[in-house]
Amino acid sequence: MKNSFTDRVYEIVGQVPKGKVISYGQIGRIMGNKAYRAIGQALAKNPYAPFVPCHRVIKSDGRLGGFGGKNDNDNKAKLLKSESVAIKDGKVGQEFFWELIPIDG
DNA sequence: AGCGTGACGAACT
DNA sequence: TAGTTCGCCACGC
Repeated sequence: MKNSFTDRVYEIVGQVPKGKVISYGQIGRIMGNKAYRAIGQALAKNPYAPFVPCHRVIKSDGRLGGFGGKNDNDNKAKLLKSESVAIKDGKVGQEFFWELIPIDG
């Protein structure tokens, strides 16, 4: 626990319910800033890999992003499907996007 | 302390 | 509509 910006990201992502996804923009919005890039950085480092379902974090376009799009393996995409997240044309429907994160605790 | 990078986003052409 | 460019913030060197 460092209470840093990155940790906040892990906190938020960890709050994402199963079967739903969230975009970097959403997270940034929740934190009150637009550090979309920093969020990606935080997850990229992701020291809490198993504690942070990074696969639930996708781009605003609805696409997975670089954590699965770069890899030929669509395991990540299938993983999302396994969580009831239907991916159409390689993109997640806006309906699966999480609304907001009540980090209130 | 400064420069460059990156799992992004929005705007422009 | 599709492709490209700039801007954004935090982290690493």
